[in-house]
Amino acid sequence: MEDALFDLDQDSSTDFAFWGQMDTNIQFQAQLDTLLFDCTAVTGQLSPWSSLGGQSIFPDAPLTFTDPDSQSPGLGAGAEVDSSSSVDESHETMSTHKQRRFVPHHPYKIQRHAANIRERKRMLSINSAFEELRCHVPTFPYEKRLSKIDTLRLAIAYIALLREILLSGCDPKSYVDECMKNGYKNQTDAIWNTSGEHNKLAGFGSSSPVGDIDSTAVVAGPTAETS
DNA sequence: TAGGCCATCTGGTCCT
DNA sequence: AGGACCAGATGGCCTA
Repeated sequence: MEDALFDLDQDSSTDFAFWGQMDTNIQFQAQLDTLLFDCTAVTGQLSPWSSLGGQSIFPDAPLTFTDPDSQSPGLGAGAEVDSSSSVDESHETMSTHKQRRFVPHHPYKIQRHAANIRERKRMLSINSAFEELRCHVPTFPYEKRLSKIDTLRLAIAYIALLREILLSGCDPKSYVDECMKNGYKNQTDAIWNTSGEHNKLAGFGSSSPVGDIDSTAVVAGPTAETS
């Protein structure tokens, strides 16, 4: 499934300047997705990572297994019990700082650990979807990576804009030019700026943002605030 | 240093 | 019963 999502990414043949610069994490995530899938295929494995034969595919990430009963007190306060339950987390994120450990011995912990893996996998697929959405949402090249919330808001605003352009029946470029002259105000009261200060530059304030729909440009770094 | 963002864990609920 | 989904809690990283 994730593979399908990534395939779609490659299909995006838009002229906009989207957040196309998939950071290096994307490749990593793709790898991780694959890994998680592989792990799922290994039925009966309590720990998917164990199928790696204890060898981390990430050389810099030490794979540590610890007896749950002998956790060091400093480990993952938040996840209490399960600082033990997680697989070597350097597999999951770039955060090398998080060192959680895995070795579920009790049936409950085994189940819990399996659920954790499923949850992680689910979140990965959600993140993949967010990544794909980022690629379809126009931003300025200099804009930093959109956060999840900004991605959603911008998508909402962008869809609203496209819808209005369609309904107007006008040429997109003229429509946007008109908007720029008279000020853009869509029906949904979407506000075109992101939460970040840097994004205030974005939007209809600059030269011909959406106007370049057919050429190159970037639309904005919007935020659809419906409040 | 505070705040934003994010990943992960966890327990509860709903669904198949 | 097991899995999916969800929201709260927690802690790390990054930036202003």
